[in-house]
Parts: sequence; C-alpha cells; structure tokens
Amino acid sequence: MKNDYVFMAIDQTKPDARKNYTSEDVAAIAGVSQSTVSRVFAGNTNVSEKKRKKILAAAAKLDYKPNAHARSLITRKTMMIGIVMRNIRNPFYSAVLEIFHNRLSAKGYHLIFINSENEEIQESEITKLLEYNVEGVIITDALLSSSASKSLRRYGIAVVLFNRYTEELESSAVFCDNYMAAKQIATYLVEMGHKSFAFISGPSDTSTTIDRLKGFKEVLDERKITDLTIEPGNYTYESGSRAARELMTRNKDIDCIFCGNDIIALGVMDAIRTSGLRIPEDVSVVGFDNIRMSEWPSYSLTTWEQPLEEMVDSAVELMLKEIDEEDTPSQVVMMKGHLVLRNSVRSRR
Amino acid sequence: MKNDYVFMAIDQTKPDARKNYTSEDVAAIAGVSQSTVSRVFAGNTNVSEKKRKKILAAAAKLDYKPNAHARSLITRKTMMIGIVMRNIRNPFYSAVLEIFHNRLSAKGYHLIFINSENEEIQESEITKLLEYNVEGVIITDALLSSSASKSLRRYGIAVVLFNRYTEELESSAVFCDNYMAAKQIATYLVEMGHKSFAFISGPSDTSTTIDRLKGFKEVLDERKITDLTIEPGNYTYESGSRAARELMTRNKDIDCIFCGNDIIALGVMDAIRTSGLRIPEDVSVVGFDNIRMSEWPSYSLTTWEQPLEEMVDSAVELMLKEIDEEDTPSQVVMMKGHLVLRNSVRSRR
DNA sequence: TCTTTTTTTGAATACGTATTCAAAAATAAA
DNA sequence: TTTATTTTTGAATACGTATTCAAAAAAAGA
Repeated sequence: MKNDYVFMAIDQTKPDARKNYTSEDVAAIAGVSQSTVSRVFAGNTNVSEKKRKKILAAAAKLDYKPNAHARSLITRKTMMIGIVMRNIRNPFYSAVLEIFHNRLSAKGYHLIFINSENEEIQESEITKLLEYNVEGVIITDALLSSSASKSLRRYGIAVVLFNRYTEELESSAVFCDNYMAAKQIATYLVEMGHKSFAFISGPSDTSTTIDRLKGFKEVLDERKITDLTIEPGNYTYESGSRAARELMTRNKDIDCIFCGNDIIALGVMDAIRTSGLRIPEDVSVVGFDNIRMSEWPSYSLTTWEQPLEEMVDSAVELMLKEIDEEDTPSQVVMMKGHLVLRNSVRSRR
Repeated sequence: MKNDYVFMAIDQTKPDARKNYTSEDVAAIAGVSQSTVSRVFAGNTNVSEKKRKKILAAAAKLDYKPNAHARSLITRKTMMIGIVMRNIRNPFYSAVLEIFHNRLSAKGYHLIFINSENEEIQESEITKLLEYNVEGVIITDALLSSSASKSLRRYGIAVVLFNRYTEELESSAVFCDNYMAAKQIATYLVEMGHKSFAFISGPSDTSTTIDRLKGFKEVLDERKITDLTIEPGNYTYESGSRAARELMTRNKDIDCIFCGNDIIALGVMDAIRTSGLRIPEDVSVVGFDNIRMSEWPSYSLTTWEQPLEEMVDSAVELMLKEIDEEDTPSQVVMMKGHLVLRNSVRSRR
C-alpha cells in the first residue's frame, strides 16, 4: 500500500517509426553523390558552395544526423571517454563528475559513466569500454587491477588516475600532495597546543590514506609525540561517526581528530556533538577536500582544500595529450592545495 | 605559487600500439570462417563444441573483443542510454544516478552521461545522443524543449522523464504525487497548530514546484488560512538560506516553513539558527526528498520521502518496455512516498 | 584561343561485425 | 547400406560512413 502505482495511458499516435535517413538519402535529394554529403558533414572544405547549400537543405529537411558508429568505424575516433567512479554519493566526486563533464564535452568528448563499488576496478568492469573503443578512461578514487590495466594498455587506451596514485600501474595520475598536506595539518594542530591525536583513515591500502597518515605521523614523531590513535574508516559519513564513537568510548582524552576526508569529518562532528561534547571547545576536527558542506555554519570545518578545478583541468590535459600524441610517457601531476581555516579547531594553549 | 605543478616523467616502454584484432584474425588462428567466430560471440548456439573451444582459445590469445560499433551498425542495437541530468551536485540526484547506473548496467546497458544547466534541455544538447543512436534517454529534474522532444520522437528513441512531468511532451514520466504529498504536509503542519506559513519554491515553472505549492495552498485555503508567504528559490542550499534570511527580515511571525526540497531546507535551517532562532522551538521546517543528510543529527529534518529505488525501478521498466516493444504508448507513473517525522517540527498548541 | 594547374566530384572500397543462403557435414531413419 | 533430416559451416552481403583515386570541371596562365 505504501507506494501505489497510478497508471494513466496517454493516447499518443507515434509518427511512423521510419528508418533513420542516411547520407545516401540526403545525396539523392540534393542530387549529389554520397561522398560529397559525407565531405560536408566531415567538415571537408573541398565542396563548392552551391552543393553545400543544397546538401544542408536536404539534410535539414530529413533531420539527417550522421551515424557516429559508422563514422568511428572508419575514422578510429570514437570521441568517447569512460569515467569510472567510486563513491559518486560523496559530494566531492559529484563535483568531480560535473567538472569533468563540462570540460570534456566542451572538447567534443562524451562520457560513458561507470559506477564501481570496488577499490580496484576489475577487467570485467571495463571490457565494455574496450568494446566501445573509448579513447581514454578516467578513474576516480580507485585503482585498476593489473589485468585491467594491462588490457587497457594493450588496446592503446589512455588512462588517467584521479586522486589516486600507484607506481605499479605506470599510468598517468593527478592528485594532491597528500603527504605534505598532512604534514602541514599536523604542524598546525601541534602548534595550536593539542596533545592527544587521532586519525580516521580511509581504506588502509589507498594511496591517499597512506600518504596522509605518513605525513601526519612524521610530524608527530619529529616532535616526540606518541599519543596518536588510528581508527579505520572508509571515507563515508557513517564510518566517521562510528569511528568517533569508538574513539570516545575508548579514549576520553583525545583533543583533536584529523579525518581522512570531509564527509568523515561531518560524521565525526555529529557523533561528538551527539555525545554532549562541543567542537572546537572539547575536540578539534580537521577534514580534507573542502567540499561545499564543510563551510555550512552547522559545521564550519577547518579542512584542506584540494584545488578541484585545476586538478580536473590537469587530468583533462594529460588525457588529451595521451590521446592525440602517439607515444606520450605517462605523467604524474601532484598539486598542493591549502589549509582553509574555519571554526572546528581551537587553540589549547 | 598556490598550486605548483610537480611533473615526474616515468620512463615507460609502451607495447607496440598494434591494431585491434578482429574476428577475422581470430578466425585465421582458429582455422574457421569469420562468420563462425561472429556466431560464437553473438551467442548463437549453432556452433559445434569443438570449434567453439578453438575459437575461444584463439580469442583469448589475442585478447579479442568484438567491436561494439560494427556490431550496433548491423544489429541496430547500441545498448546505450543517455542520461541527462541537472543538479548532479544535489545529493538526491547523485543517488538517482547511482541507482540508474546499477539497474541499467545489470541489464547490459551503458550510460552516456550529460550534465545540463538548463531547465529545458535544448536540441543541441542531445544531438550527440542521436548521432550515437542511443536507444533511450532519461531526463532528470528537467524538461525537453519541444524541438528536442520532436527530434527524439522522430528517431524513435524512448524517453522517460524522471521527477518531472508535462502533458505537452507526451513522453513517459515517473514522479511523486507532489500534490498529495504537499497536502499531507500542510495538513500535518496545520494540525500541529502552526499559524503563519511560508513556502520556499523551486523554479516557478517546474511541475514539482507547481504541484507542491498547489497542494499546500489548497489545504490552507480550505481551513481559511491566509497567512502564507511564498519565497522563490531554485533547489539549492544557497537559495534556501537566502530565502530564509529574506523571510526573517520581512516577517518575524512565521512559525513554519515548507521547503521545496531538502537541500533548500538545510540552507534554511542553517540561516535561521545563525540568526539566533531555534528549530523547532521557534520555527518548524519541513523538507522534501529525504536525502541522507536530512537524518544527520545536526538537522534531523522532517521531510517527505520519495521512494527513490522504486521510482528508478519503475523508470527503468518503462524505458525497457518502450525500447523492446514497438508501439508502447507513453505512460505516466505517479508514486506516493510518505512523511518521515524527525525533529524539525514542533507542536504549537 | 589552347594548355596547364587547381578544385570539385563520384565510383569504389574499407572499417568490423551479423546474417542470409546454400552447400557440406553429421545424424537419424529406413 | 541408402535416404531423409538436421546441424554446422563459409561465402557473400549489408550496415552507414570516410577516404582514395581517377575523372571531370573550373580556374588560371599563356
């Protein structure tokens, strides 16, 4: 009963579902050969103005549109790019998708969207992309299985990892300097007088988590601070609040928490406040990403801004270069970003 | 200086970028004809087990994958569906995208993702989809221009509107019964003793906004309540907080706000709290959608749940039916959903 | 005017697959 | 065994475009 369907049939006379018109049909009407029609639509200049006019008129009459599959069969250009995303529900990646789409569609490319749950994209998930002859594949927040990577390389398909990095795959990548960022965050927290530290990670085998933890720990080690609790998470709100509850029941003294990303941080803040503690008075929280929500007054989260647009621009640039030029070596671009100070951290001095 | 690039060239010897193997190559190795190879990969049963084995072995050796474009050229099935979305940054629609992908990819379809800023999708935005011969187009949170709609119909492409509806376009649609939902919400607020009402709308020409406002107003009219302020918004957080500030400077007495969607409601709540008022003690707030954030303790928003999964399932069902069957009349499915009570509304009795 | 050069054009072909149709092979029936 | 029937196979073709190549037309030069 909860969700009743209400069907209303609309009487609709469909126009006779005719076969799609082809360049041949246009040619017949315009009184030219198929070749000439093709030349017009391929942007070839060697067509007399008179015939071009005629052809365009005929095409308009039929609402003719060239068949992209037939075209790509012969040009070997599909103008399609696969984008494989994990975590599309994370606002950071919604934004990533939007920006990638805007940039690439401006260049005439089309995106085949693939959502994956896997930390490591399997070959089966991309064989469809191979069958469609995409010219490139963008992978966000995930890695490729080595067989998938090999397959892509075999087919000569450009690959760019976004926000992940691994030496083994030998593919291009764009990401933030997570190591340096974490060092800077740790330094900031130490200098604000914090004594007892916690880090809530993403999946422990991701480069982002590894680098962020490494940088964070290194600074504490330098200062001979040993009071660091590491709590596992998986880059979701729920894992953040779970981790925070866990921390609070086990260790009452923690005075600052560095979260693997913003969405974790929001979960952490909500859980801490629910337990009756205040932020930043009792506990300081720092995130990573600077998603839009982090500046909402309910959170006002101090966080690390990843230069999203520049990162995407850079990834697109790498991708197009790999597509256009024959033997581009894979490149890695690391960006800095910067700390955004808000109200989730307080000095403890 | 802010975002320095750090380039590291990785020396990488690409395997000789060879031409893709074709069914002909596989046939040569397996010692059969191209036709037989094709039969194996098209799932045709009339192939002897012996040759099938040989062919699969040869294909595996070459890492052969059939060319989807050549295939679709002849079968007239592309297994591609276009999904045109507005507002992908709204968590509601991120979820929509994820679910559509999961359902459709399970059925073997691939999504071409298109992001649009427009309330009304223009023909130019979908000509690419036509060129690629997508078998269907899903439009979320937007409508089609009449020429775009005509073009799709001309090409015999299935169209399903998601969360929007218009009689003019004569296309299938799936959406919530916004009118009834709004009536129920209004009734609830009235019965909780509220006296001074506000509605923050989406774009004023969208069916969702029109229906929600209509239902809401109708209930107030029935009860002879005239104290209703309508504030324009555009289904974003910012428009929500702006509208709330506007309301509060103009009208101090408002004791409840019905928001066009959840993301508006979050903006409203933050703005109200920032001004020093409390929710629900001073003002009640109701949203629409039941996105995940609405249950976060910082908000705990009372809202209308749209049965997301069922809606997508239904849209997929309509789409597949239109694709498979020749002359399906367009259908409209309206779902109910239900009110989710949380802590953003208080009784004023 | 005629010749040479350049531009425009169409016929033919290739892209990589699925499918038709008739021949060949295998199987069943007699 | 021979004949009838079914299954498997390959040659040929179609899908709709871009491109090559040679011929035709137009323009430029003499």
